[in-house]
Amino acid sequence: MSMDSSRSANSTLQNSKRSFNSNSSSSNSYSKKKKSNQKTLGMAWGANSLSSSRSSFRSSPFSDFGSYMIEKNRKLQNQFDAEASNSSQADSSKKPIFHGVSIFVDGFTVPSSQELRQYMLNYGGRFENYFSRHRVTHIICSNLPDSKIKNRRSFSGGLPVVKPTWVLDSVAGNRLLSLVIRSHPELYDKPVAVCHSDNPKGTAEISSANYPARDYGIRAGMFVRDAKALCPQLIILPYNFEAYEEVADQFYNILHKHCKRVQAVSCDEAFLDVTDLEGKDPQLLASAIRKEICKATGCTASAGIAENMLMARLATRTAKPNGQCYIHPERVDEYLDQLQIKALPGIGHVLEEKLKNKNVRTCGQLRMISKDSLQKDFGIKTGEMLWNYSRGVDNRLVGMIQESKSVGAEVNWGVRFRDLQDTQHFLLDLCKEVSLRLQGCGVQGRTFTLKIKRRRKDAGEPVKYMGCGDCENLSHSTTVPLATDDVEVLQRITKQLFGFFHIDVKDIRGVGLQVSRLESANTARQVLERNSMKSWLTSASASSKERLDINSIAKERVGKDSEVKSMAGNLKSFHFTPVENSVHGTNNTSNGEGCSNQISSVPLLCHLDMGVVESLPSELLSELNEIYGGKLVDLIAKSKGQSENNTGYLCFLPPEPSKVAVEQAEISCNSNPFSLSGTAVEMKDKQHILEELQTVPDSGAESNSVAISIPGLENNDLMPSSLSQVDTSVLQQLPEELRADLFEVLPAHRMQEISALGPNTKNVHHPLGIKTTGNQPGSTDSGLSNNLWIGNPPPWVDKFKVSNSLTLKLFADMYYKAKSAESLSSILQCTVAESLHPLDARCGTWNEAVHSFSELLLEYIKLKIVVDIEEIYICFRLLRRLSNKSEFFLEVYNLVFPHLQASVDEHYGGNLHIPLNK
DNA sequence: ATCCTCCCCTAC
DNA sequence: TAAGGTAGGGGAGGAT
Repeated sequence: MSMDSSRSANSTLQNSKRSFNSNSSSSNSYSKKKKSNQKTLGMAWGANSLSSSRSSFRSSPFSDFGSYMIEKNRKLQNQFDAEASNSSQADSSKKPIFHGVSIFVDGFTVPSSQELRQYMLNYGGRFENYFSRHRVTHIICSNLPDSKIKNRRSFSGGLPVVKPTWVLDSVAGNRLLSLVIRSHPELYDKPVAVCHSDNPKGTAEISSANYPARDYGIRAGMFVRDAKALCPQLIILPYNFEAYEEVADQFYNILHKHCKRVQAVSCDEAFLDVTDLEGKDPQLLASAIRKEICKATGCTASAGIAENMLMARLATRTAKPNGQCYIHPERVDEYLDQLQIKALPGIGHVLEEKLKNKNVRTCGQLRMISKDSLQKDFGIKTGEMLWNYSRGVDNRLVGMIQESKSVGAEVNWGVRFRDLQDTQHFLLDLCKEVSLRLQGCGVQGRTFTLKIKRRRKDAGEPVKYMGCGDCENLSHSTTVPLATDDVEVLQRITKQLFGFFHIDVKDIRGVGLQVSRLESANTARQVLERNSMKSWLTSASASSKERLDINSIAKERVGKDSEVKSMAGNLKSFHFTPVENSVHGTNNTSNGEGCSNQISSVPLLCHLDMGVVESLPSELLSELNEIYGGKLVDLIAKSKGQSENNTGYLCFLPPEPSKVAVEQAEISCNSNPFSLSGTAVEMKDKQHILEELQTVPDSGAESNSVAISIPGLENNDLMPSSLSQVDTSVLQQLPEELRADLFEVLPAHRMQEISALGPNTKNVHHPLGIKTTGNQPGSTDSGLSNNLWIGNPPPWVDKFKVSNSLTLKLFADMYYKAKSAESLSSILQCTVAESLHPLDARCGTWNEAVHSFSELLLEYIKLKIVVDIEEIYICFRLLRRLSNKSEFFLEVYNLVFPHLQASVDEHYGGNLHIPLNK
């Protein structure tokens, strides 16, 4: 909707509860926390219920967080017990009314958690510093909307969630005053402050003060004692959270009654687009609304009216308290001319400072700078914003409710780690928390960002106790192909991300984990359900004597006698893979793509028929494994009782915690790309080769380059692939309607690719004529393509021996020389040691030889890509080194490398970085 | 050129 | 006792 009408008007309404709130940037923690909650409240009343349920988690505290300091907790408990016994001895008049009660205080409450703790101390209850389902009997929450309390309940396993007044009521009975200011009209013009305690000691902190009180210099965060020194007649009122919620509710009800386009800013602040309300004078409307708010809630409200959101908001500044202000379009310049730039939304202290350095303090001065200049100094968007705002131009529209783009949690206070284990424990808990928030918001994410605050080199202990002090902010992120909210996946990712910091854990002062590129978990589940994953898995398990015939599944699904094996290998494309939307850089969540790592949406592990599972093609198996959070391979290993035969799948296992420590130490001194990839299997040969690769003089360049890129390999324990990597040749074989369905969700660049395919160009991906099949070692139905590597010697050796190419001959010889003829890397390793014949230059058989060798490589890639990506990696490092010495290998390398990347991308959703060998 | 990652700035 | 956390958005610069 256009905002260009001259008659258009927006009004910003604010009720008088604002007047209880400090606008100062006080450091009072409660005040700040309260604002945060208010935002939650405000959002919660928005039109979009999804949005509200999400936002209710924004200030979700760490329910089970902090358990990383068990020792500290124990200490605190002991301290509490000691104090409690002293307290009861000192004052026998206090009855143990809280006997058997153990409270956990949810975040920053009022009364403060310490006050509540004191009540527990005095009246026979217990106080838990950290949430525990076993110990906690009551959760205390302050100032929460219903939605959040509901969520809290769902987190708490049914524990009662009560408000702090429950404690106060219990203690003080009806001695506790239940009044708020709105029910006391006589107090309107008196200085009033809200505070949980009017204790004569006056050590309680003021939460907020009304305007008359502020006139005395009273601010949020002040001690009551100091406030009373400024204003002896100050009236202290207790909180009444129910009333606040009620007011906010009424406030929004009234706004919605008068206007359809309401954009909530906070619980007491909103924008209204009244453009369409023709015939109504915005000023009269604002006046009517304010009156109605006052009548319904007893609170005053302020309104700013102007032709756009920027000016309406600025007008509200003038209107407060309890007034309204209309800025006529013709008076905008006048209004802005002397306005301090800091008053503009979007200008914080940094921008203010930068502009001050240019001698710009007012909007009038800002207007003197050209748009070009501003954009040059502050960037395109920010520059334009400054240019527009200084002129009162604002093109934003009212009522755009955005979906959450990220969910996360961070802790920047009280973070001190003794050792790596301590840190890992913390990260684990952080993942739990973030996972809960994701699930609570009904979303799953693909991009994970780990933020760490590191103490600056020469920074000592911060002035503030346990604060973060002077820190530098570091962050690493990774994007995985599959959106997830699974705690175990989060933990693996976080562990890997943490490894990239190479940080002394003692320097860590803050940690945060943020998840973005969100997709709706519901959508993901629906896709999974729709694809009958659940039904066919459970039905398979129901008849355990029947082995699931993957062919029949494929046939049933495809309904055509296409190459079944190939189909099975690509079955995931229909079951699990999300659409890759990064092509357009957008995150469309509404087109039904996505998949789920949610164990809840598939049969329980114990319901799976292991016989069936084991018979699945490797690719399908690895996907299933990921759906079950990596537990499937464990189960298979157990069922087989011989885990060493499953090295390929064991690569999907997370490293053991103790191993991580060692491995992280490793990665900090070399670039072993697999030290964090979750390999739990000893592979001495490869290790040996890798070590050689990293120590030989001619690869010195590697020492300071991390050899492998995320997200491909590091996340090889994540479910790979996406629709963007669908084998288009397979798509061509699908029935028309199924293909049409898939086309709808296929990224554009793949669409073009497919449409470019003729009906007879099945193998366009493999110009060397090798088909994509789901290979598995020991697979009984090894096609022709596998023959090159089967036998002793395998066929390729004899083929190369009789070749005209000296290089191929040499390579065939190396087969016998190699330590392990089974592995290509071993053979390549031997080849590296040989002096290659420079005369093996281009001759008649050159192309044929290159082709033969490339074919061998491609075959090997297919053979190993799923089960032994390390081997592939080593081979290509060796190849790359060979390519420095030999034109032949250079050509082979260049020819095969794109196929390697395509294959890695298909299976792991990323790229393999082969370091340059000098 | 465009995307991605890391980082900073801002609001509440 | 002390103690900020959550999220959106933009910009720089490297990667592709």
